[in-house]
Amino acid sequence: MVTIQDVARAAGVSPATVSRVFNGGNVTPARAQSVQQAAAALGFAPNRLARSLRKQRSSVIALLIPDIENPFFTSLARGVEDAAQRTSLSVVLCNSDEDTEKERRYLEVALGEQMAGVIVAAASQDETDLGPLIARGVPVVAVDRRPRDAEVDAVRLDDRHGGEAATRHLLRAGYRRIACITGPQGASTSEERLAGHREALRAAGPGRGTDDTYVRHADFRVEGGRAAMRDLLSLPEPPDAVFVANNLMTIGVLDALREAGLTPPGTGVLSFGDVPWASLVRPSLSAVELPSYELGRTAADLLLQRIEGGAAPLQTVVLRTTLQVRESTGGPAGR
Amino acid sequence: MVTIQDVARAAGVSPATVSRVFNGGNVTPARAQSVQQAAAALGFAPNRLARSLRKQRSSVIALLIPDIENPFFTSLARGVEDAAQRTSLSVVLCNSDEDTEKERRYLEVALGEQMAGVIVAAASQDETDLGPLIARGVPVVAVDRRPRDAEVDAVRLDDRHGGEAATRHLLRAGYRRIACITGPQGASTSEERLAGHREALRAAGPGRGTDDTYVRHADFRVEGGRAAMRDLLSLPEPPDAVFVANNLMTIGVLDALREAGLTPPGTGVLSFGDVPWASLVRPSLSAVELPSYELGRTAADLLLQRIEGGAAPLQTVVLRTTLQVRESTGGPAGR
DNA sequence: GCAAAGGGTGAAATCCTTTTCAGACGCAGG
DNA sequence: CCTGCGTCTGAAAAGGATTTCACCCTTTGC
Repeated sequence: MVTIQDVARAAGVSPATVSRVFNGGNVTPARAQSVQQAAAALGFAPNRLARSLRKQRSSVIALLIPDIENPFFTSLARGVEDAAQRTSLSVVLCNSDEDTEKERRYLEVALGEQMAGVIVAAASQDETDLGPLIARGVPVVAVDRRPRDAEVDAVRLDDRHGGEAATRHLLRAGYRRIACITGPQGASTSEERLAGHREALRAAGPGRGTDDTYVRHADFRVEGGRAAMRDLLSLPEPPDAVFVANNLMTIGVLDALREAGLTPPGTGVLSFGDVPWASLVRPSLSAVELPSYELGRTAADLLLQRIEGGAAPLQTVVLRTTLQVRESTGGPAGR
Repeated sequence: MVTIQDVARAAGVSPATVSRVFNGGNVTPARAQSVQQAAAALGFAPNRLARSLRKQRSSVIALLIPDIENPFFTSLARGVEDAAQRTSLSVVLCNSDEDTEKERRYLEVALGEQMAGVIVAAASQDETDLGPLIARGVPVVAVDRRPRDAEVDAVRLDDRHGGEAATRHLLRAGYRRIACITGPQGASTSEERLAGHREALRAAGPGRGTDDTYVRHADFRVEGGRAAMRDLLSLPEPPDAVFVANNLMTIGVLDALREAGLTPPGTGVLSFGDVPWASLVRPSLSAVELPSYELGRTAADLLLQRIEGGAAPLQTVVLRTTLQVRESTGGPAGR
C-alpha cells in the first residue's frame, strides 16, 4: 500500500506537506505540483481509516431505513443522496428490515465507524436507542418515524392530517362503513394516521370513530395488508371502504378484494402513499401523496447543517401531504 | 470517548488484555470477567476505525448497485444481506444511479475504507475500474453485469438464453413483427438479451433477426421504455409484439400501449424480469423470471468464501432464468 | 534599519486498537 | 533439581493519516 510517507519521500518533502497539499494548507505552488505528480505516479489514495481516526470523524453518513423493498423509502434515499452529492460526504444505506436487532447492529457500526451523521427511519418507537450516538455528539436526524423521547431533529409527514383527509374523502364520497388498516402498534406513523382516521369519523357523527370493529393493525407489508383485508371481508357486515395506512399494504388489499370479486370504487380504497407504479392500476386510485423524495432531501439538508456545526435549537419539520383525487367514478356502487 | 485504555485502567489490567478479552485470546476467567464488567460499566464500544486500521481490513462489505429504485436490485440486496447476516460482516449499500462518476467515488471509498470485500453490479462495462481494488487484493464479485476484462468472480443470469426463450415464446404465440427494447449499449446484460432475441428470430427463418428496424436501446428505466415504445408505435408498420429487456422499461411500455389504445395480448409484451407488484397487472403478463434474491445470496456466499481466504481459481456462476407463462389468452388479436 | 507579522516547512505527537515480543509463572518429564 | 513447554501478561511497536509546535525566512510597517 502506498502511503503518504512514500509520496513524501518521492517528492522530497515531509508527510506534513503532502497532507497540506491534499487538504488545502499553505504550500508553495512548485512544491505542491511535485507532490501532485509524485502522488499520481505512485497511485496514492489516502487511507480514509487513518484520516478518520485522526480527525475523529469519517466522511460517511448512514441512512437507516426499515424496508428497502418499499419504493417510499428508496425514493427517500434518492433525496438523501442527491443532497449529499453536493458535499464531499458519501451516503451508505442500511436496511434494518423492521428488525430492531439488525437496526441496533447498524447503529453500533455507525457509532464505531465514527460516521459524520445518521439519518434514521426508526424500526421501533421504543426500542430504537439513539442515546449512544447523541451522547457522543453525532448529529442524528429522525425521518418519517420519530423515536420516542429522543432529542433529535426530525422531518416527518403530517400523518394525522393526511389520515383525516383520506377518511373525510371517503365519507364525502358516500361510504358508510369505513375501515382502517394501519401499521404496527408502536410506530408513530401508524398511530397518527389512525388518529386522523378516527377524527374524521368522529366529526362525521356522534358515536362514530370510537370502536375498533373496523380497525386492523398490520405490518406495513403486502402480506399484512392482504391478511387484514381478508379478515375485514369476513365480518358479518364487511366495510364498504378502507383507508390503508401505507402503499404496500394497499397492494395486498387490492389483491384481497380481487379475490373476493370486489373492485374499487364499489369498495372504496384510499391509500396513504401512492401505490408503486400506480399507472398500472385500473381504475386508478385516489391516494394521499407523500413527498418522499423531499423528505429525504430535507433530512439530509438538516443533517449537513448540523455537521457543519450549526448549533441551532432542535427542529421538527413537518411536510405536507396532499390528497390526490383520481377516481373516474367516485362513490360506492348503487349510488 | 471511552477507550480500551479506560477499560484497562478500570479493570486493573493492560490494554492488551482487554483486547484479548474481546477478541478471544487467552485470559484467565477471573480477569476476563472483571474486564467485561468494567467495559459494561463504562459503556465501552470499540473504535472500529482504529481496529480496522490496525488489522488492515474493516468488517464491512460494500454492495454497489446501479438503481436502487429497481425492485430487482433491492431484492438482490436482500439476498446479499441475508447471507452476510450469518457472519460478523455488515453490508452497506451504495447506489450508483447508473452514473459512472458516482460509482467511481464509491469504489474509491470502498478502497480507502479498506472494506473487506465488494459486490458490484457495474454501471458500465468499460468505465467501471475495479483495477485498484483487485491490485490491493480486495475480494470483488461482479453480479448481474460483468465489467469487461476484469479478473473477478462473477454471478450472473443466462441472459442470452432468457432472451431467446422470450422471443421464441412470442413467435410460437403467432406474433410476426417482434420488436426488442433493450438496455444501454455497453451493458453486458443489454447485449446478451438482445443477442438471444436475434438468435430466436434467426432460427425462425432465413433473413430474420438481421436488421434493426425493430430494435431500440433505452436506459433500463420507465421513461426510456415508454419513449422507445412510442417510437416503435410510430413506425409505418408497427411491431405486433415486443420483448422488453427489463422490468421497469416494461412498465413504460405498457403505459405507452395504453396511450395508443392497445393492450396485451393484442400486442404481445414479454418482460425480462417480473413487472413489480405484478399481481396488479391485468391481464397478467408472461415474463422471464429472474432469481434476483439468489443472485445476491450466491454473490455474497462467493465473496465471503474469498474473504475467508479461499484461493480457489476464479469462478463464474450462471443462474438459470425461467419463462413463466401467464397469459390467459395467448396470441395476437384476430387469431 | 528594526520589529512585528505571517507564510512555509518538518519533527513529533496524536488518534485507538491489535499484535509482537519477551518475560514470568506453573507444571510435567527426565 | 533442572529443563522445557505452554499459558498468561504487559510494554511497546505498528498501522497511516492530521495537526501542533517551533523554527526559519520574507515581507510589511514605521
